[in-house]
This record gives sequence, structure tokens and C-alpha cells, in this order.
Amino acid sequence: MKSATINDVAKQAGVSKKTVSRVINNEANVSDAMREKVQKAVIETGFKRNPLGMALAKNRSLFIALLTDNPSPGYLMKLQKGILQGCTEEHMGLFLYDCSYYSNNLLDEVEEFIDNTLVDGLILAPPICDKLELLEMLNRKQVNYIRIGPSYRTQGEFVGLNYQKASFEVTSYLIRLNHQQIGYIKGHPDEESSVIKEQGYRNALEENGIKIDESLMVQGYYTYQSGKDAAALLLNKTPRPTAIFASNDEMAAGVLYEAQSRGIKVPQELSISGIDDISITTKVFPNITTYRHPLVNIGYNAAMLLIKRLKNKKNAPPCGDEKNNQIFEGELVIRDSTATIK
Amino acid sequence: MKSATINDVAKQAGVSKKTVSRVINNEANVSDAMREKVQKAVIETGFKRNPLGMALAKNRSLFIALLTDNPSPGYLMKLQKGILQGCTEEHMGLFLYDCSYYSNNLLDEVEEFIDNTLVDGLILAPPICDKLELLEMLNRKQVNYIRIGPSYRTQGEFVGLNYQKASFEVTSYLIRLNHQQIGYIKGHPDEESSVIKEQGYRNALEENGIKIDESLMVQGYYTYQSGKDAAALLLNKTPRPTAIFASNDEMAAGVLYEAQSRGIKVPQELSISGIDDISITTKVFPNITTYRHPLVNIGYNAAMLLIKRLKNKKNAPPCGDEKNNQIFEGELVIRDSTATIK
DNA sequence: GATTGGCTTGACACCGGTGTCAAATTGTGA
DNA sequence: TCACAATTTGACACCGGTGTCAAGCCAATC
Repeated sequence: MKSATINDVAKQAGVSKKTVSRVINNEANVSDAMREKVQKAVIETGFKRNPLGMALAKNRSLFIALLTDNPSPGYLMKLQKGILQGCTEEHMGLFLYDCSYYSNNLLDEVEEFIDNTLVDGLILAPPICDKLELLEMLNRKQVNYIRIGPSYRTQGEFVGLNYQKASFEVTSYLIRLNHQQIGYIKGHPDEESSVIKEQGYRNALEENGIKIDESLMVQGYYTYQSGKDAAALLLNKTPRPTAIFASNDEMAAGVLYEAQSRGIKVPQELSISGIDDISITTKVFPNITTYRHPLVNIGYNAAMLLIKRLKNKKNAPPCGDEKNNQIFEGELVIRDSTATIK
Repeated sequence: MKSATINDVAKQAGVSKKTVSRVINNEANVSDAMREKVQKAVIETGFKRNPLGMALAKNRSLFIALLTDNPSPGYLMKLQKGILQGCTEEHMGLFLYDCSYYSNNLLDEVEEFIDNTLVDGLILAPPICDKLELLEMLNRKQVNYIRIGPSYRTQGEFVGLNYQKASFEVTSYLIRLNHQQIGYIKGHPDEESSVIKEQGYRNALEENGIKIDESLMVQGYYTYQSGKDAAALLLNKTPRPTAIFASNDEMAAGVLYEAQSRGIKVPQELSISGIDDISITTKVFPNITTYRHPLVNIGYNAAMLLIKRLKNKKNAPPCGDEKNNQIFEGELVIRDSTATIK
């Protein structure tokens, strides 16, 4: 029950293997008559190209993989969904690999993964996408990659959200609701996104003439628990901030929990907002105001960019042109966790 | 910068390719002296077997894939994590493929995916794992598979939780808290797990001498929204049930939201429990009582079972022995969404 | 000493494609 | 009509491994 090979097609059409190869690869310099004859034979035999044979001959597998470091599950699910969509559309398989930013031998692990699967393209999710040594290793191994999320400190292409605008808009919105004491929970210190988002928060305050109170800015790590802990610090302050802006939704959910466990009414006594618009924001009560992060779309575009590059350029340089960077816009999503004060 | 091939090793050791092949595959009938000599050469050259070459020669890629139909994100994340763990341990790549149970040409899509990746093993998550036509296609294509979640109606091995015990224990616990009117939200009618779980609920009521009230049993579909909708039906009843048992956590979260949006206090006025112990249960307020579903472990074991089978048996029969089924036990996890009544 | 058999090793074809280069065919201009 | 170039096609080696089978070697048996 094996499927037809290129030899079967060649026999059926009465031509050489190579000619069949030319036709199925849409190469130039094939006569129309020949092309037609071969295409007919392809259909008759039900031929499907064996990707392994091709990979071996061309020394390019065309397989790609998503490298994650287990950020917020909601974030990952959205991203993964978009990437899968792109891969399916392009008839490509997607490998998954979960690693740890802080693993001692991250590089060896990833290198082994690449050797085991022979992927020749990677999509790097944050925070792994900012790990310089990793990027260098990929360059050395000639493995193409695209990164998710804006990243200017290190080289390589990225596809991501305009974070500065995101946090600027959320902060501005809270200010429009008359909040003056807006607690802010920072992102992971190792991720470049944290710096960018913080800048947006600062800019919005400044632009509205609100003095920046550093004690209202608390370190978080993009996790639920860190959001909860940070909220505890902020809610212990007197006077208590009237709003808390967590720099991602995962932390915002933690803030909501902490507030509710203290009997603080949301949004009557405390407004809460996040960034990302992951699924949990519409599953908790009240639904959380946030900023839409088009992660599905971002994942899709990242996958497409990578795949197209692999398919077109024979030996595409591992690191792309910065002009290929794609920065997406989102928009404020107002829900029930924010309200005007007084 | 290409890595050494088997030819390089052979040259270095002064032996034939085939002998090197024998050593790296740990075949019998190789003299100790020869084995040592080759192993030395392997180390010296830094040789790593090219999986593509092997796959082509043996006509088995050893790649596996996880086929999902996008159930609850929390469920999927846990499962995926365990599977990835197993794959990494066994130095295998994991392909991901997301499909839709109700797609008109599901079979064609999956078949194309298999042809594009040449996976020779699949892990099927529910509900896709109960789709008979799919299983038949996989048998025909000689693709091995393991299913997640108990499934007795269709053939093939599975690894899963003892659902009947799970729902029996949850129901019994609610009864111990003095609840008599326990609303039940069923699982998706197309999934076998729904039947099994429902039986556990019924058994617990009967065993405790509580008459089964069919109007307390509402259809759900394992999604958040369906849980919310079902809760709305149940909470409109008079007298209102004092507890609602949703047959998965995703729906339980929906129930919690619906109750809170009506101002019903949980757990004082309504107890809520689910099954699965996915991450959302500890992110909402109050944390949801549930039954631990060892999905990480289940995923890990499923991956191991599949990989071992692929590695050992050359032409393992696509469908395994029922004796290979692995049924796991979980345990009740009591949190804050349940309380004793009156 | 010749025969038998087990164990170890290597030559060679093959898996399913692609790259190279030369041969065959067609087209062009003088 | 012929020389020459451009286009189309095929023969063959090769990518990196594995399977088959025969040959070489040695000890045990008759």
C-alpha cells in the first residue's frame, strides 16, 4: 500500500526521473507537452513527493519548529494557533520544543533538538528570543529563525506588537477614568518587552502631567503568581492605588484574585487592566479590560515569513533584514474590570 | 560546517559503513575490539546519525505527532507538556496538528498531514480519538497511534483517567457536604468520556439513596460557554440546586462566572466542582474544587508507550493490545468553591 | 585432515529524491 | 543549406543511512 514514487511516475509517462522532478518543482525549461504528459502521470499514479527523500537530497528538511519557554499558557495557545494555521496552509509540519531560559545547558539541548529533527527554521517565542548565545549558535548552525515580539537589542527579524503604544493607551484610558494613582506591574526584567511597555506607561503619565511615583511600580515576572504578589505589595500601600495596570493579562488575573481575596470590589474600588487579551480575561468575574494582542495573526505571519524564506532562497542568510520586521497594532478592549473613579 | 557522516567514521576507523551502522545501532554479532574501535572513531569525528537518512532507508521516520481538536486550553497545555517531556527524553521531535472533528474533509486533511511529515506514530487527544473513520484510515496507512482518555467503544490502545471513579468521588464529596440537589453538567455527547462520567454521578447518588432528578442534568459540551449556559438553566430552577458539578473544569469556570454575575455567593450559596484540575481552577476567585487529572503524567506515558513501540517493533501492528491500556487514578482536590450546606 | 557450522565483516544495491553535465533536439541567422 | 546557439531531456552520481548476501575466519566435530 505504498504510495507512488518518482520512478513510478517516470515509467508511467515514459520519461526520466529528472524530468518528473523538474515538473513537480515547477522548474523552467520544460516543454509544455512534456509538462502536461508528466502531470497526467502524476495524477494517474497518485504520486506524492516524499519529503524525506527531498530533504536528504537538498540537505534542507523544510521542517520548522516552535521554541517556547512556557510563558503564560494563554499567550502560548494563541501564538501556537496562528503558527499552526500558517504551517497547515503551507503544507508544513510544525515541531514543538519546550526549553528553559535558565537551564544550564540550554544551548546543548536546543542543538541536540535541531540535530534530531533537522529543522531548518525556528520560531522563537519570548523570552528565549532575546537570548544572545542562542541566536549566535543558530547563526553558526545556519538555522533560520524568526522571533516573536519586538526586540531591538539583539539582531534578527521579529514579528510583534507595538508594546509601547499598547501600554500608553491602557494608561491613558485609566487616566481618562480619573485615576491618578495607577499601580504598575513590570514585566520580566530579562525581557526587552518589559522595557518598552514601561516606557509607554511613563509617557502616558508624563503627557498627562501626572508625577511618576516609582513606589507605584512593582517588579513582576509575567506570571500569575508574580502578579498576585505584586498586587499584595501595592494594595498594602496607603493611600491605596485606585487602579493597577499589569503589563500582561496573566498578572492582571493575579491582581484580580488578590483584590477579591481582600474583599476589595472590582471595579468599584479598584480598576484592573492587563495587556494581551488572552482567554482568561473573559473567564474570570468580572471580565478584565485589556489591550488586544493579535497573537494569532502574529504567529501566522511569523510562520509565513519563515516558510517563504525557506522555500525561496536556497541558502537564505540565517539572519534576515530588519526591514522584514513586522510590527502589529492592537486596540484597547474595555471590559468590566475598569470603571471611573469618584 | 557539516557534521560527520557515517562514511567519515568508517574511514577514520578503517572499516566499512555497514560495520559502523551495526555499532551505532547496537546490533549483535560485532566483536568487542571492533565495537571499541568504531566507538572511538564516532567520538573523534563527533558523528551524529542523520535521522533523515535513516528514515529514508528504513522507511520509518520515528517522528510522532499530537493530533488535537482544540479542547479546553488548560487540558491541552497539560497534556502537551507531558508528551513533550517524553519526547525530549527519548530524543524525538513532536509534530503538532490541530484539526476539527466536524470538518467535512477531516480524513483528507489528516492524511495529507501524514504524507507531508511522514510521521509514523500519532497521539490522539479527545474527541478526535473516538472518530472511527479516522482510526480506520490510520490502520490502513499503517500509522501507529495511542489515544488519550478511556475509550471502549472503538479499538486501539488508550492512556487515561478513571473517569467513573472521578465523578463518583466528586459527587460523593458533595453529598457528604449535605448537598441533595446537585446539578450536573454533562460532557460532549460525542465523547465517550461523557457517558462514563455520567455513570459515576448516577452511581454516587444511588448509593447514597438520593433519587435521580433528570431535570438536574443538563447538556454541556466541555467548553466554557456551554458551562455558563448550562448553569443559567440550572440556576433558573426553583428550588435552585445547592451545588453544581460540571464534568470538566472549563465548564465549572463558566458556572462560577454565571453564579457571580447573578450575585450568588460561592461557596456560601452554591458549591461548584469540576474535573481535571487545569490551571484556571487556581486563578479564579474562589479557587475551584476539582478532581486531579494527571494529564502531564498521562501524556508522558502515552508518548513513551508510542515511542517504545515504534523503536522496538519493526512493523508493529497499528493497533495495539488492549492489555497496553493504562488507566490512571487521580484524587479529589478540595478548594474554596465548595462548602457544607445549612 | 576434511567437513560443518557459527560468528564477524564487507561489497553492493537500495530508499526517493536532486544536482551536474553532456547529449539530443529545436530554433536562428547568414 | 549549414553552422551555431539556445533550449529541452536524460544518464549518472550522490545525499546518509540500512538490508541482503556472500566471503572470510575460527573452533568444534567426525
